[in-house]
Amino acid sequence: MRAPYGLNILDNCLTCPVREEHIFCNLSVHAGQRLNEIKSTAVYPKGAMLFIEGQQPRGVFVLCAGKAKLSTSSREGKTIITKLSDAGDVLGLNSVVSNRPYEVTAEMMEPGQANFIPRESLLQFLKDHGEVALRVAEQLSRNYYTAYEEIRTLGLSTSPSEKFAKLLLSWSTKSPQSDGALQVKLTLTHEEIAEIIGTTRETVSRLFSEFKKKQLVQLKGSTLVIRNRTALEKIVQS
Amino acid sequence: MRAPYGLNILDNCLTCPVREEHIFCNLSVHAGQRLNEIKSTAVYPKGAMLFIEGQQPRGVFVLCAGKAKLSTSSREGKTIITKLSDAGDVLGLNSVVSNRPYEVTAEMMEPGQANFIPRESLLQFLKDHGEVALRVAEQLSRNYYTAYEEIRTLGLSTSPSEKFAKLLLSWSTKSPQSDGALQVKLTLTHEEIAEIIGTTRETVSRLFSEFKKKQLVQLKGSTLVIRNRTALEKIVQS
DNA sequence: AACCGGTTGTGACTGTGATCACACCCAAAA
DNA sequence: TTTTGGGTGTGATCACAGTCACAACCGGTT
Repeated sequence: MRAPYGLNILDNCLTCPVREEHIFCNLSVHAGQRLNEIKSTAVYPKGAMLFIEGQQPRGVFVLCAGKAKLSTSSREGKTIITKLSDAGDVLGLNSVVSNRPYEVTAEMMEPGQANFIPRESLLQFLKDHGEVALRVAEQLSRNYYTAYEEIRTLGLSTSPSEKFAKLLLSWSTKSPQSDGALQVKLTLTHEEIAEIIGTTRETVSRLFSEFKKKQLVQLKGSTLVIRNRTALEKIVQS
Repeated sequence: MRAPYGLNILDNCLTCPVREEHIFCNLSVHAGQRLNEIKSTAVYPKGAMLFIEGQQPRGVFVLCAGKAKLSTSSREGKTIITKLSDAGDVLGLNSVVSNRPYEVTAEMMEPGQANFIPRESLLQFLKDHGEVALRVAEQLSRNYYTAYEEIRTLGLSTSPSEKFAKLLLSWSTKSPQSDGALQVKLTLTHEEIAEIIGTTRETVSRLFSEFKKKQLVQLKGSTLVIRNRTALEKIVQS
C-alpha cells in the first residue's frame, strides 16, 4: 500500500508508536473497537497545517509518522515554536477537551500520517469510558508540565546562550545514548532554532560559531556532535 | 467561630466560592458526601507556603479565602510569578494527577483558608466517580490555556512596557466594570510586578512614572485608575 | 520624638543582543 | 554552464534595559 509523498500507509497507527504513556493503548477490547470506528487516517505532505491557531477545535490528531512543529505567533509576525512533536504525540487535545480555539498552529515538518478523531465523537467516547478520561487527564497534566518547562526557560534564563545550551542538551538526551560521543541530526534551520529559543537568526549563527570555537560542539555534515556536555550544563545554570 | 489571623472560618468552603466552572460543585449527593469525608480545612497566615516547588505532591488545595501567588525560581534566585490565585482556585491539581513534583511554589499573600484533599484519596475518588474525572480534565486544560497565555507574553512581547501594559489591562478587565473609570486596587509591590512581567524593580518604577506622565494611568492612594485604555491596548500590540 | 524595615524614585553607566547590511555558500533548476 | 533562492557567516551600529548607587518616603514600633 503506497501513499503520496513516498510514505507507507500504516494499517492501524493508533497503537503503532510504542509508547508506555500512550493514552489510547491498552484499552479494553470494547473501547478499542469503538475508537477504531470513530477515527480516520490521513496522509500529509511537508508544510501541511493540521490546524491553525485560533480555529475552533475540530478534533484531535494522533501523529503516526513524520514530525510536526507547534507554534504560536503575534500579529506583528513574530513566531515562537513551542514544541516539536513526533510519532505518538496527541495534538489538539487541550482545545478539544475545553472547547476553546486551538492555541497553536501544527505544521508538518516532513511528510507524515495522522489519525483524526472528531471532537464530538471523542467527547462521547470519553463519557462512555470513564477510565479513559483519567488517562486523558494524565496526558493533559503532562502537557502542562512541558508548558511550564517552556515558561521557565523563557522567563528565567535570560541570555540566548543559556537557552541555546539548554536546547542542545535537551536534544542530546533524546538521541541514541551510544557511548560518549553524543550525536544529533540537525534538521532545523537557524531561523527555526531562533524561534524556539526566542532570539534572532543572526544570534543563533553567532552562538554556533562561538560554541564551535570553544570546542563545545562540532558539525559533521548535518549531524551535530556534542563534545563537552558538562561545559554546556555549566552554561545553562550560570 | 473565630480563627487565628482574624479570619472567620467558613463551614464548608468547597462550595462557598460561587463559580460556574468549579470542579467540585454540583456533584451528585453521593459524591458530595464522599468529598466531604476526605477533605480537611485549615487556616493559613500571610506568607504561609501551601507547597513548594519540587516537593512530592501531597494533595490539592482548594482556596476558600485569601489570595495566593504561584511562583517558580531558578537556583540563582531569579523568580517569576506565574499566577495570582484567589478564592475558588484549585492548586496543585496537575502535580497530583500526574504524580510529579509540584512545579510551582504556592504562598499565601494574605491570611486565608483552604481545603486540603490528600493525593491518594482524590485519585481513588476520581476512579470511583468517572464523571468528575472529566471535570478535572477540563480544569487541567483551562490551566494549560493560562500557561500558554504566559508563554505568549514571555516569548512574543519583547519590551517590558508591552508586558506591563498587558498586565494592567488584564487587571482592569477583572475589576468592577463600573462605567468609564476603571479602578484597580494595587496590592502588589513593584518588586512583585517585576516578577510577573519578568523584569527588574527599577524598570517597573520607571514604567509607572512614564505611564503617569503620559496620562495613561493615575494613582489615587492605593488604587490605580486606568485613564486611557485604548492607548494601553495600542502599546500591547505595538 | 527617633528609629527602623520595607518600599519607591531616579540618576549614571554599561553590556548585550536586535537591527541592518552585505558577502558567501550550496543545491536545485533552467 | 548560469541562475536563482534559501540558508548561513559576520561586521558596524545603537537603543534599551539591567546593574549599581543613593536619597527619599512611609507606616509601624519602641
